[in-house]
Amino acid sequence: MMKRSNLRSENKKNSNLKLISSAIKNISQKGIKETTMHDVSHGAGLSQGIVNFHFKSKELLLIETLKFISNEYLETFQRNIIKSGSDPRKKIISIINNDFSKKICSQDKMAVWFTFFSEVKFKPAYQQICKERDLYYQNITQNILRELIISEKNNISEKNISRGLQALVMGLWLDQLEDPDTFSRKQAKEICFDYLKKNFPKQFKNIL
Amino acid sequence: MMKRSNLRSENKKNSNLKLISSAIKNISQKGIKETTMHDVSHGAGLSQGIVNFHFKSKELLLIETLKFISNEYLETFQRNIIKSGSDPRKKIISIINNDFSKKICSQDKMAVWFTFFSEVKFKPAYQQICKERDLYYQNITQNILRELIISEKNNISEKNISRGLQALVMGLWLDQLEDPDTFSRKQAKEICFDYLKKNFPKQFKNIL
DNA sequence: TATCTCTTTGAACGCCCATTCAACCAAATT
DNA sequence: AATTTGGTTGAATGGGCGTTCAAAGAGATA
Repeated sequence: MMKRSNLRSENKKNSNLKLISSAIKNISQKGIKETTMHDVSHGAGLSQGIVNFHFKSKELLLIETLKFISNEYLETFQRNIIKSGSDPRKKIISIINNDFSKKICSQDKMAVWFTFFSEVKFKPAYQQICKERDLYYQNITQNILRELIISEKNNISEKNISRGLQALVMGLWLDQLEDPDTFSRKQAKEICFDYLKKNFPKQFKNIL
Repeated sequence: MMKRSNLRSENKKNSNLKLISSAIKNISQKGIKETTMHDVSHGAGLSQGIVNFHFKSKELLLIETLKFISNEYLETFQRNIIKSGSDPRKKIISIINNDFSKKICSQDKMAVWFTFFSEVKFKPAYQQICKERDLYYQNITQNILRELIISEKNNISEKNISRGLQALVMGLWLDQLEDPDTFSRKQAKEICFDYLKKNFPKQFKNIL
């Protein structure tokens, strides 16, 4: 009973993963609607009907794909915060470093994110996934910023600054999409760090 | 010769406008791919084949639609700057007020913008239109910020701050889409004004 | 009024693509 | 080895949608 069928369930997981990866690649190159089931299955080295077998429908494949990149994001997000200890300054810096890391802030990933964002308004399933990720980010970030506000002894609005920072990050992500030639991850980080420096001058004077 | 056919050319313009308006409405409710030619023509009170007559193809209709909202944006943008005189502080404030005005920052318009943004990567025509608008915005904004930097006598990077401000605006626009319930245009403006205050404390101390 | 030109109509066409499914194969179980 | 279970294949199906076009309608022109 312990040892559930082995080779098979692994192969199944492999196939699922290959299909999702293929979906990501295709979506980043063509968008959702131009990506056909054939594209996805053949990109994964499998054949036509397989996506429907594993995911029931195209729509459900897309939802799993969004969940996948969302989880991927949250995992590195969490891992980086834990690694950076208890100093709120280091924590917030690690969040920004993560948001503009090569893995997270790649052109492909950004293309996929914004493809889903653009459908959030009419697809409740997408909205829920995106909102959950956002809430998580907001909670963590807001707590860190609260600590910083207290230490700094200034009276900034906690909500405004956390919302502002998140908007800044998203806006810079969009830049990467719209204008990949002049965008640089280094500059994006600088801009975010400047934002922190201006709001918490005492605490970041000697650290950034 | 002067008086070119009258009723006809006006009706034609009317039809064009009705079709583009219908396209905007439909796209904001369903996205590009779920918006059919039938939806657009019937939304305009006309019949099936008419879009192809006026715009040749669906793709060309979409391009004209994007041009339309882009021009609409730029017109109010320019008008507001002119109205606000020569004080760079007033100019930049008017830009932000415009960006978060009811007309520009409506849920519908935002949905349309982001639908197009998400396809920018694979549609050169969209990219060009978006980039032109961006460049215009950037040029104007950067000049205003340069003036402010000089008056303030601080050594901020002109490029970073203008890119940052634009990203902030876009990020807040996206917020309006993803999270319409908690988004407020008032808060969005506050966040942008805070950004200015922190970067130009002397000049905005008594004005915001 | 008669003719010409431009616009509109909506049925018909054909392509594309998600989905289905019978047949097949390979792994697990007995 | 025989049987059951689960995964894979790829041809066939059917619906949806962009586009076409002949015919009709409405303005302009004479």
